[in-house]
Amino acid sequence: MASDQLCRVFAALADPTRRDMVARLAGGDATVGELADPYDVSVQAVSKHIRVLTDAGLVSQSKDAQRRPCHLEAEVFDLMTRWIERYRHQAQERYERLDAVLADMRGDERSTDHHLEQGAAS
Amino acid sequence: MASDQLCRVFAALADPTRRDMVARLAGGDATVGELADPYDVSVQAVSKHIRVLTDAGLVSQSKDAQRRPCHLEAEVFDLMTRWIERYRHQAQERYERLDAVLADMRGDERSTDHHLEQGAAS
DNA sequence: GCGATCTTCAACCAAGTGGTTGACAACGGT
DNA sequence: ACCGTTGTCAACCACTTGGTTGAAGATCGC
Repeated sequence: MASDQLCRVFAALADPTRRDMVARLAGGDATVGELADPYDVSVQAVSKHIRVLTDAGLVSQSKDAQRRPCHLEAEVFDLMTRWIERYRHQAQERYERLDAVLADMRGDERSTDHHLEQGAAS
Repeated sequence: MASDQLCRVFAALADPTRRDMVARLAGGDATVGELADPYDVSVQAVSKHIRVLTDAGLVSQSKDAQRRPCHLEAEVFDLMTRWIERYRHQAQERYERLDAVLADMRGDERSTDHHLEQGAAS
């Protein structure tokens, strides 16, 4: 399963500096030094952040002399979006079902013919 | 900005146990004990996980005697999705623009009339 | 070749995290 | 009124993490 990658991706994006770097890379590739510039931390710290992002599959690096241009890998976003949407929809459907039941109860008040029983956890 | 909440949400979902609990809650509310059941960790550990999820705004708890039924709060998902989609689209547009430029270069090879310059980071 | 530039590796540190156990608070059932 | 159930609080522990500094790799310009 890709659970491991989901862990790394979510963990990577849990840090505001790394989210900021992703935002920046969405606008175009950038070298480590360029990425480090706006923050008042050491270049080494930024290098470590990039490592985390690449391990998560969010960023790839190429070679240009001494530079290591960083490149945003957009596919991984889909992995997250898919995970999120799955459970968002599931929860949403549950509400709609509940709404239907409530509407049923309102409109069908004097009939005791309740046809329920589908939600439930395991 | 809601950056702080984004941190908490991403951090919360970086843990596989917590993601699993969210998945479970998407199928319906559950008490702390019910949530703890499938895992071989202490109830206290699960209680702490739920705390993290509620702090992130992903889960809310109500009162039913001694029980504390947990309820998934789906709105927060939108916060994440919005963040993700923003940069995914931005990156995607950049590629399309690049493709256009490449196509232009291929089709319009001998013309030196390059109309570029728009990307750039801030 | 040599120094300058860009980046990573290594060791370290303070703070945070996921787990444990033990105590305790709150509530229902009998 | 008491006991069992349910959940949280508190203190602790091993491990991870984001940061530091210092040294070492690569690679270009001269």
